[in-house]
Amino acid sequence: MNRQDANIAMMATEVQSGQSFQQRSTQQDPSRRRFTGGCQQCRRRNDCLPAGMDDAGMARLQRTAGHVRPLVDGEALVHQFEPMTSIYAVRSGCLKSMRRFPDGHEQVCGFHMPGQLIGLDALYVGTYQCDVVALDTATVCVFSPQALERLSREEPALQHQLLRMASRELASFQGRDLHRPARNRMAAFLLQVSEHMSEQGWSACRFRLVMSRRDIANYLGLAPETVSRTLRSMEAGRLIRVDRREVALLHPGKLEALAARHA
Amino acid sequence: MNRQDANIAMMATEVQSGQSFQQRSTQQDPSRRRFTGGCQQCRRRNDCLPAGMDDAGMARLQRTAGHVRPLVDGEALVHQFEPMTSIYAVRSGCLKSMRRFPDGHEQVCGFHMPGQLIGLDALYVGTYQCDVVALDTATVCVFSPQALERLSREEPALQHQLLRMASRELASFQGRDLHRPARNRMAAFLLQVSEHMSEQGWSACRFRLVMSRRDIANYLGLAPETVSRTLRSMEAGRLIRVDRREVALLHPGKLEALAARHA
DNA sequence: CGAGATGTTGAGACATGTCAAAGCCAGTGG
DNA sequence: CCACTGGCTTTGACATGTCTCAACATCTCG
Repeated sequence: MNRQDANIAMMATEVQSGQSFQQRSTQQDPSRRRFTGGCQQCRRRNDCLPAGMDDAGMARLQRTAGHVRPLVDGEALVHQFEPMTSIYAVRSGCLKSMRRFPDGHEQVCGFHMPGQLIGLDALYVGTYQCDVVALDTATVCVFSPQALERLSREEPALQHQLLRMASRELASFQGRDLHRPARNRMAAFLLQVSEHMSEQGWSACRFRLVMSRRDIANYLGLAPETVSRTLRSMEAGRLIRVDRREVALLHPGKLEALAARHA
Repeated sequence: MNRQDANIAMMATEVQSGQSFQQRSTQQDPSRRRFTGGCQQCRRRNDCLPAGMDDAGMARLQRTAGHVRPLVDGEALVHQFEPMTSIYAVRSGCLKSMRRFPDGHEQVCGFHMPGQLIGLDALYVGTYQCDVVALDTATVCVFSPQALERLSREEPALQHQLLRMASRELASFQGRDLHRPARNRMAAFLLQVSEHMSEQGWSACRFRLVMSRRDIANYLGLAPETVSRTLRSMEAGRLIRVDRREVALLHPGKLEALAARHA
């Protein structure tokens, strides 16, 4: 359902901008173009970089620093260890970031939903810390970190918002409680997704997971089999309904209790 | 050893500032005073807020935004849920931050060493997300977030450094690999502490843990007993030597292999 | 010296990981 | 249109790392 919506929204963007498909799939030469709708047309403008800025400021933000890049399912946005050149804001779709370790093991460190920044973690070291790949068709806004810093000297709202967004991400990392049983982590995860869905104006109780069980498991520090079993057990307990990747939260209250409580 | 050093340093600060002990223990009326040594005398000036600023800028940072607050062992710096009024930089000593959950359970989310900021995570929501408590005698520099933002509009270096420090913290959160066996987490933790020690000019291979086993366990998502056993087992394997809270890393290389590798 | 916190050690229980097999769906090519 | 392939998901049986509980040791501080 949501997937379809996303596709439709995507197509609309395509048409508006006259962006051709083959151009979109050009991996190493990201299509450089101005904003199509602009921040003012973006659903997430109040939580993303332009938050708190007036129209002139927003226009300036777009003009000086930003353009849009579309991604197809599975396409990589940035690669771990490569020098950081851009900071991205998710505009539509969903991406995952993951670290590769020397022994080949991979760790999913996060899923990025519209209104979130990608690449803040790379600012300090100067190289990207994760691979970031699109989980479905997605669009991101591309910003030059230098231009952002320059602009935020003149636009206090932008400076403020940059820090706020970093802060939000920090807080969400902190909130992840280790040593909690699988059921609780799963509940917390579902609610997290649910929240993002409703923030985007979609149903908070019926949605489609864009990420595979394997990704979810890896993200939560569990085995895929455990995720599967946990979901089934929640379904048996009438907490949720699951069909493939479609999920319905039947009892959000109970889920929240699970997510908050520690046993 | 380190503990004693810290105490000595502390006493020196005391004398310099003429700060009395009873004033120090006044919890709700934090001692407000100017910097004693100033950023230029601070060991961490190159990794902390003043990084990249010239003398004039540093002086300005201190004058407009900062003063020092000493803490005794166990003293609380900030409380979860209370409105955010300040951002702190650790100058000496070590603090832990922890979240309390509705059911009474506590989660240690981090240890703060000199040169790190405290309170960035609170910027977004506006209330502190954690209790922060000193683990030994410590001093922190107190900054007003508004003053910081104002000043960083005129001092690009400060603006840059604020973001860099947030970025560093983000990256370190991301680096924490869930679902790794206890031995590996423990190795990673010891190396993390070791690194902080050497950054402060102390030995990277012999140090005293300021935090209790319980705190370590909680931080790593393990039971205290598991931490105890893991340390003993590492000692048996000639990787480290442990006596109470004194730790010696006998084979840092092998520890790093443990921390990096996934099995 | 005694009391309370902190750390250690052992035995048993349990949740989760591992391994293996089978089901299901989507895309491909005949 | 159908069989085939390959990835993802589910399910079961079993192994095991970690937790829990309880007892004891040790240190700290009054």
